Amino acid sequence: MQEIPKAYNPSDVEDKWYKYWIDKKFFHSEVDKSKKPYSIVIPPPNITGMLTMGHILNNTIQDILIRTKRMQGYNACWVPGTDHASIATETKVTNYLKEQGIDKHDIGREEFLKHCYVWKEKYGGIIISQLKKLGVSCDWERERFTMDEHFYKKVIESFVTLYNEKKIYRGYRMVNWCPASKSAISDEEVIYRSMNGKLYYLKYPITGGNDFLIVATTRPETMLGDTAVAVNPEDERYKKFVGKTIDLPIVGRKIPIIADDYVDKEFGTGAVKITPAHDINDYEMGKRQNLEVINIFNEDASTNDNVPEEFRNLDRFDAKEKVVTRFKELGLLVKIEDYQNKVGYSERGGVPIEPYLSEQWFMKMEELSAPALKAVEDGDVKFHPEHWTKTYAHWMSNIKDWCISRQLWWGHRIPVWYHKTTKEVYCGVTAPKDAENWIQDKDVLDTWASSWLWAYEVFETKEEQDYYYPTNTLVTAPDIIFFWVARMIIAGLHFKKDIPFNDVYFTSIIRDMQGRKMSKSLGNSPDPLDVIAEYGADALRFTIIYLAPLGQDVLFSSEKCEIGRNFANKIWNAGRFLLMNTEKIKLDKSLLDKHIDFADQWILSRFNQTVLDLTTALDKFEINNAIKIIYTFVWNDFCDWFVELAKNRIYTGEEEVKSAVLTRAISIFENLLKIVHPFMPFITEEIWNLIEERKDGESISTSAFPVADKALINPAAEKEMLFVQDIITAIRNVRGEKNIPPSKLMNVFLKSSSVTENQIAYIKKLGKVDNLTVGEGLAKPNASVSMLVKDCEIYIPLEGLIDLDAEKARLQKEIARYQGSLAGIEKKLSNPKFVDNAPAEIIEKERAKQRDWEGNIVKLKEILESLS
RNA sequence: GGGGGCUUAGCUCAGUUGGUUUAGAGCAUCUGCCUUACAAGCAGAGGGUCGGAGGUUCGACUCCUUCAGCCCCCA
Repeated sequence: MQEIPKAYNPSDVEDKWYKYWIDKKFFHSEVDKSKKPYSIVIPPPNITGMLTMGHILNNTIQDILIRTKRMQGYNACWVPGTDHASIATETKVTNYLKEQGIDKHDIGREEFLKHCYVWKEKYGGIIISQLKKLGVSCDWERERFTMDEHFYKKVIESFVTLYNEKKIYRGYRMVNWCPASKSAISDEEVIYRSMNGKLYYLKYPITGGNDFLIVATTRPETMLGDTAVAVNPEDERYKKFVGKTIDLPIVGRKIPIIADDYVDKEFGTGAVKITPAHDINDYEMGKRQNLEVINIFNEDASTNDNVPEEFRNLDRFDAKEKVVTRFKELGLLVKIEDYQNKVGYSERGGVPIEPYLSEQWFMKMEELSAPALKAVEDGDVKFHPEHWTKTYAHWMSNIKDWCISRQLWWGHRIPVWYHKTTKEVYCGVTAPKDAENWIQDKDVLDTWASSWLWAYEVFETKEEQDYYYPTNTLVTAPDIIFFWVARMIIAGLHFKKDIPFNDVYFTSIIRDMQGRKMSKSLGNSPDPLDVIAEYGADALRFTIIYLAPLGQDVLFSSEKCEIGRNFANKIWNAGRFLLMNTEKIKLDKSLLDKHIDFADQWILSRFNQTVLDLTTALDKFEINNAIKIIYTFVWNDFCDWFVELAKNRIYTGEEEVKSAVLTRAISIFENLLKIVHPFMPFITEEIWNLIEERKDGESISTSAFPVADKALINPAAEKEMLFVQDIITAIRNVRGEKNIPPSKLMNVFLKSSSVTENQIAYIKKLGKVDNLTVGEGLAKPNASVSMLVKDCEIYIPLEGLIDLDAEKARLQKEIARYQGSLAGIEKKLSNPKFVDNAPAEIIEKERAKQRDWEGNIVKLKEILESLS
C-alpha cells in the first residue's frame, strides 16, 4: 500500500476525479422509464458574469440534492446552461465596441449581433466552467443557452400564442425608461434609492396682475414641459385662482390652474406643477383633465426641440442647473430646501430612470397570474422557507401588466411585422410571405420573457418533457422571486398546464463579515476560485453549507473555510488510521458480524440514527441541519469515541477479534463516506478508492446511498455508552483540574454493582487508568477525589494533590445544586394542578428525577461526612 | 404607508406542534498535552436572568399583546 500523506491535499485529487466522473458520463441522464426521474434545472447564470459566492452556495445545494438522489437510485438529471441577459450583454458589447471606436448604429443590427455571439463564445462560458471546479454533477451534455435554436424558436412561439390569445398588446404608455440603454425596462428592474435631494420652490406668475403661485418640485427642469398647475379643490388658499392661467416662466406658455383631488394640501405649498409627459401621476391627471402632453426629452434624456432654443440638447442634469439659474435671475426662485426622497434607478443602467411615454408591448398579467397564485397557496409548489409564499402572494395579487419590449438588438426579436403601406399588423413565427412589403418590429423581448420557459424547454422533445417535467426542485436566490420564479410558474401552468417544479429552495444571501452584501463595487467578495485553490472545493462546499441556515443571511470570509478544511482533514486521518492498520491486520468480510460488543452496537446504532436523521433533514430541505448531523457523527461519535474505543481491540485483541473490529470499522467508515459524499465529493471519492482497488467504471458517486436499518438502532447500547462516556469524562475532568499529564496513569475506584468487564477495559484505556477497582461495597480510599455518575461513585486517590477545603466546597456546591433542582421538582409535584393536568409520562419523569436526586444527595452527603 | 424577517455565550448561529437535572454547536478565550490517524489535533474548563415589559398556562427560549433596536421587500 502506498504511503498516505499526513494531511489531505485537495489539489492532488480534485481535477483527477472530476475528469474521471465526466469521462465515465456518471452525470449524464437519458429518459429511462424504468427509473424514477429527479430533475433540476440550473438558474442559468448571465453570460456577462463571473462566479460569485452566491453561485457557490446555490450550486452546492443543487449538487447535494442531485448527488443524494442519484445515489438513492433516481435517474438524476441536472441541466446546466446560461442566460443571454439582453441588457447586460448589450451594454458590455456596446462599450467594448466603443472602446475600439465603433458605434453600434454605424455597423448595424446584423453586424452588432455577430459581435455579441463572438463575445458570448469568449466569455459566456466562464461561470459554467468555473463551476466545474466546485465539483458539480451537472449533465454537461445537456448544456443549454437561452438563444439556442430550439429555445429561440419556443420563445417566439410563446409570444405568438399569447398574442393570438390577446394576452399581449401594444400600447402608447408611460414606462420606466433607462436613458443609458435607451430602452424601456419593467417595474421589477427599477431600484428605489433614498437620496438626499433638494426641493425647489418656484414662483409661477398668474396671468394679468401681480399674483403668483409658488410650486415645490424636486425636478425643476421638467417645468419646461408643464401644462398645468394643480391645487386641491378643498384648499381655501387657492380656490379663487382655479380657472385662471399661469404665464409659465422661461417658456412663455399659458397654462391653466386646475383643481384635482389628487393634490396633497400638505405637500410643499399645496400647489403643484403638472408635467404629464414626465411623471406617472401627472400623466394620469393629464388624462382626467384633458391636459396637453409635451415631451421634452430625447431617448437619452437630453432636452429636445419642444423647449426654448437655448435649453435644447442639454443633459437632464445640466438642464436642471440652467433652469434653476434662470429662475434665480428672474427673481422667481423662492428657496431651496434639503429633501430626502426615493429615486428610481435602472438596475442595469445604473442611472435614474425617466418616466417616458412610448410605444411598447405589454403582457396582460391578471388572468395569467391567477393559477400561479393558486398553485403556491394550495401548496402544489412549496417554498422553503415557507414565509416567501406571503411575499409571492402579495406581488401576485397586485400584479400589473408587464412591459416586455426592449429597445435593444441582443435578444429574441418580437415576431411582429407592420405592412409598409396598409399599416396592417402581422404576428407569426415566420415572416409574412411578401416580406419585402413588411417591416419587422425592431424591439427584442425582456430576457425574463424567454427564461420563463427554462424549466421545460431545456428538454427539447415531448418524450423528455413528459419524463423530466415538472422538475423536482428549484434552488435560487430570493431576489429573483418575481423576475423568474413567479414567471416560470405562470409559464409552466399556462403553456404546459402543470407546475414547473414541486419545491423551491430560496438560498441565503452571502454577506461579508460586516454584514454588507457582497458586491463587485465594494470589492468585498473573495474570488471563489482562489478560495478553492487555497482550501479545496470540498472545504468551501462544506463551509458555505455549514454557515447557511435556511432563511438566514450568511456572513462569510474565506478564513472560515478552515472549518471545512479541518473537517476534510479529520475524515482523511480517520481513513488513514484505519488503512494503516490493514498493513498488520488482515481484513475478513466474513467476520463483519462477529465479536460485536456494546461499542460496536453503539456506533451501528448511531450510524443508522444518523442516516435516518440526515435523510429526514434533506427531505425537509434542512441542508444546514443535515451537514451538522453529519459533522457530529463523524467527528464526535466516530472519531472521538468509536475509533478510540476500537484501538483497544485493534492493538491488543486476538487476531480474529482484531480482524473483525477493523473490518467492521472500515465497513462503517465506507458508509460514512457515502453519506458525506454529496456534500464533499472529492475527498470521499479519493478515500473510497484507497480502501480497496475499485473496478474501472466504479465510483462512490454511483454507489448506493445507505438506508437506515431501524433494527440496529439500539437505545440500550446508547444508554450504556453514555454511562461509560460520563465515567471517562469524569475521570478526565479530575485529571484536567489537577493538571495531571496524560502520561501519568491514575488509580481509580468505582463503587458500583453494574460495571462490566467490557466497560472496564474501555474506561481504563480512555481514562488512562492504571488500576481500576470495582466493587459494590467499596470503601472510599483516603485522600481521594470523588465524583458521582448516575449511581456510580468514583474515587481517585491523589495523595498530596487534595485540597481538603476545596474538595468540601466542591461537594457542597454539588449538593446545593441538586437540592435546588430538587426543590423545583418537589414544588411541581406537590402542585395538584400539575399532577392533574400534565401528561402521566411527564409526571413519571419528574418522579424519576426526584428519586435519583434524592439518592445523589444522600451519597454526596456521605462523602462529605467522610472528609471531616 | 403595507408586508416579511431578525434580536439566545465575546462572535456567528441551532433549539423540530410548550414538558430532559445545569438552554446547545462552531469559532474565540483559558488550562494541560507533540498519548504510535490527525497540533488543520487531543483532553478539560469558564462563559448566557434566551432584546424590555405584560399576558395565557400546572409549566414559556417556544404561544399571545405591546415596546425598542436592526435588516429586507413592495408602494
